[in-house]
Amino acid sequence: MPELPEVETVKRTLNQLVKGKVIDRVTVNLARIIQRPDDIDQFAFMLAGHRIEGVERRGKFLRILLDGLVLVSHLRMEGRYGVYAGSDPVEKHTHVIFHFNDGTELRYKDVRQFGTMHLFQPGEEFALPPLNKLGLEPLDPEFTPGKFKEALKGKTSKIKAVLLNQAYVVGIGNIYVDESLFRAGIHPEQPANTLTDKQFEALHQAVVATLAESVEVGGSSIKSYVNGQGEMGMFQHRLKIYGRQNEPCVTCGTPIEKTVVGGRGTHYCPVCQTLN
DNA sequence: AGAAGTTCTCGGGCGC
DNA sequence: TGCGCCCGAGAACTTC
Repeated sequence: MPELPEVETVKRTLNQLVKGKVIDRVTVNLARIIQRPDDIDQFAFMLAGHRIEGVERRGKFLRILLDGLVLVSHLRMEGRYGVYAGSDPVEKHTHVIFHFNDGTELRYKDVRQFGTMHLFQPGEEFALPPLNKLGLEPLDPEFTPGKFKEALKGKTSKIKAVLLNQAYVVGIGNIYVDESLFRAGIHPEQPANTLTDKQFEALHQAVVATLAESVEVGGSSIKSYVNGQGEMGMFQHRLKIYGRQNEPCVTCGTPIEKTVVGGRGTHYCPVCQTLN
């Protein structure tokens, strides 16, 4: 489900909804979600009594900052958070519940059960998995065309696979990689090390603009994504290539093709995006 | 039936 | 040979 714009939107809504709340206790209904510590009872014990001070984002990860703890959460394909009254019926696929001392609850739901949570002491999370090998933040002001090119230097893999690799640049997933490559006029299978300086600049611009525009409208809701308040994003209406196979390209009218690149469904215009 | 917005691991192959 | 890198396949799971 969520790529950078969706996770950023969840971060913003959670900051509105749960900042300042104090965790009374935690219920874990599905142990595999909790990756650290090993013991789910220990996980719940450690969180009890702690206050949420804010929520931040690193790539596609949320960092829920508490007094004396940091909870790192990844939504993977279909994870979602919501705030409920304690009396609200617990919906199917609710795997973790943070019960607050004001009677409300933050609930984590995840149909496919792929999401993860890791609990750390503040400061140690960046030196350990899963945050220790992440690449550049594309919406950071320091993300320049030069830094972008440097991060991808020498990569012989297909540009689509390289952009999806979170070790180089974070936050780009299957929707935004197809959108960015289309905007930049680059074929998804072009080897990264064959991009010209001009192409690097166009791709840098396309990545930044696509992600920023999506953040502005709350991300893309294709199937299941909603923010922390159950609201859908709007960027799905602005997608030019993702999910538009067989429709005419907005630029040249040629039918958009769908293939598989790097094991992922891939949409591109065979005329506007050429291999060089 | 096969694919879905993610990521990890595995085994095989290549080049230096 | 050994190492690093790359690739594809398969895995995790449920839903439509």
